[in-house]
Amino acid sequence: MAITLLDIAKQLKVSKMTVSRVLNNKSNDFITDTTRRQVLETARRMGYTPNRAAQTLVTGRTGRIAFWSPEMGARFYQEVAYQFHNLLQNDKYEMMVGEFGPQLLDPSQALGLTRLDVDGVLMFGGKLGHFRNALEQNFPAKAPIVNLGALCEGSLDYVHIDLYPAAVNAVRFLVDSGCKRIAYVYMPYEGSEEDARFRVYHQVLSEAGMTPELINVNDWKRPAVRQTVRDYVQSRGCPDGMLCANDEFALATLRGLHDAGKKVPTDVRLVGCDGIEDLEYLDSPVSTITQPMEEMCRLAWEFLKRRMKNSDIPQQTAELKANFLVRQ
Amino acid sequence: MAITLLDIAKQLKVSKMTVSRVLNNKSNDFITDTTRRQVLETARRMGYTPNRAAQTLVTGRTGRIAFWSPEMGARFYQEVAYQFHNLLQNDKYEMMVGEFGPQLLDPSQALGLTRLDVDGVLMFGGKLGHFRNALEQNFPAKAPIVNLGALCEGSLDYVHIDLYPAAVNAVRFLVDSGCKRIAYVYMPYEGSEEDARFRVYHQVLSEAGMTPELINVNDWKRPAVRQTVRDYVQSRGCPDGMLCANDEFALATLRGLHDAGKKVPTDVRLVGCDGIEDLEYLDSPVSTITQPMEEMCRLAWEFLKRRMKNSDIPQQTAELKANFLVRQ
DNA sequence: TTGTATGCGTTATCAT
DNA sequence: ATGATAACGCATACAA
Repeated sequence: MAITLLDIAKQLKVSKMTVSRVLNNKSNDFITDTTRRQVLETARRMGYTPNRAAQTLVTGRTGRIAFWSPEMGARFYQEVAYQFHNLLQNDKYEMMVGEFGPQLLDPSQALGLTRLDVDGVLMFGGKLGHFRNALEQNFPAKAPIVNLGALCEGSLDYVHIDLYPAAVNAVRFLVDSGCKRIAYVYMPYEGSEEDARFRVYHQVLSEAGMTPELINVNDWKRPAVRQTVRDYVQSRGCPDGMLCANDEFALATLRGLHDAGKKVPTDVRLVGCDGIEDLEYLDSPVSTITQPMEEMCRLAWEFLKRRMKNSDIPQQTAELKANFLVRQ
Repeated sequence: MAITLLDIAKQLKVSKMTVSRVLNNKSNDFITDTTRRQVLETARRMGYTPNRAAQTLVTGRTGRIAFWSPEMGARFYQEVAYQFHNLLQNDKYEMMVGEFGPQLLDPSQALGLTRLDVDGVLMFGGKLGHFRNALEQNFPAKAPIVNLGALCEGSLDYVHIDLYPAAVNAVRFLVDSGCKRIAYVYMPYEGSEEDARFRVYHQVLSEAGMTPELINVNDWKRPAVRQTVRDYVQSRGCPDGMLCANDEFALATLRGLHDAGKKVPTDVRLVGCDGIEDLEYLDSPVSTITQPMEEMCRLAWEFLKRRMKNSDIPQQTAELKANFLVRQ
């Protein structure tokens, strides 16, 4: 078994409290220099490490933060996770990653699911309303949640990304470029008609007197999206402008178009959303709506730390604007 | 405070053991159907979720697995993490992610670091020797480790990827394509001269009577690598063949070459290593050494599960071969 | 079929 | 400056 405080205490013929005090190094505790040195030395020699579960049980804190997103396979979420990973590491927190998928929302599992053991939750990209029940069942009552991304709303702390003006610029860009058939590639979800991209797409097309053309994908995975786009183009002809709900879809769409013998940007103008690094590493220029990821993450983590320190403060919110980035 | 077993027990005027038994649903426990229903109903109504720390303290199990890699910002490690995420989720484990960087290896921090609280460790891409001490200080003594990737060795369970034959094919491919200046883009690390890629590169070049040309990068980040390559090409002229230690570098190298006005594959033939998805989504064909990622992860997880179940079984090892994939 | 007692390893509280 | 004791919430072992 692992070494405990008591093992060290016995070895030194002191009480385990003395050992605990030395190791925790609280400012109000007075300890002789010699005992301190002895304890430290013995702890190191015996290879002591604290039992985190026991600490958690008594302090109520875990030192862990959960990052949850809808789809950990998508590059954008991975980039966000990486941002948080670095922020958390600096503050000596550990990160758990997870997805909120169907398994979380399945009510038959709710009681079987054991509660996640974290001090706080960074929740990306989910409309909180849909997940509130699931969250309440899966996190300790006291663990605060900060929501972030383009779909935030509600009474909890959040960092919201406003896609609206950037999306207007994006669709207008396609219209102004002379595109006659502008399609929207997206994955429908509950409430997706209220999504800024979806609404702006319809609105701007309507203003321009054009007919919307929706390409539905039902899977985040690139091969699936690629094939959907290829099939679509082959069966219905090729749009000359395409807005994609995210950069993951944009990358896959690019290949689907390529498969169908279409070139970007000569045959089709392509616009994505998110601003993932991979889009910068292409030969075909793909414009995109970039999200201020670093600031979003930084703010969300600040909010969460503040909330964990004091649950009584008023709701913290921030509103950041996305930006339409033209690549020619 | 959160609801505990005792709260439910009081409510129902039974002992908390009865409640515990119902909720744990052990096969050997006999409970009246009515009490079972009452407990379940009350637990749900009161919103009970078990306290994981308390469970861990008494059972010794956390339900968490750590995945550690050298660089969570690199796409390949993220893809591996995602594989494990899915595997673990299927088995109801949670995943913690981390990097083994300098902060872990700093001995002055060793005692200050609290031990990670996991049932097992999936360790990717590290030569275990360099990290053994750090690992012993950071994981519970009993938490088994499975090492995986191209650098495994030692007495612990591992899934090793043999890059050797594929690397030979890769460098020969460059030679046979008529390249006269073949460079190797890599990041030096302790022991990197023993790396299969490094050795094969030198060996095949030597057989072909060519002079090695090393391009050192000291940062995983794409912008840094991109600039290193651009500067190199501009100051020393352009190689006509390039082997990159990984696909992350290959992508960045592609842009660096592009910045310097060079085209792939007409001016330079480029070969990467790992097989990340992003390389498939380029217009310039970049050949690469692909690693059997899915099987590697599947095996590693099998090994770890078996080891967690029984620590006495003999060392488990597997050897998988990488494959050189030509893209024209 | 249900209840009681004990202990997991730590920190908090109160004593000395 | 140090020690004794209780408590955190749960599961295990044993009783009834």
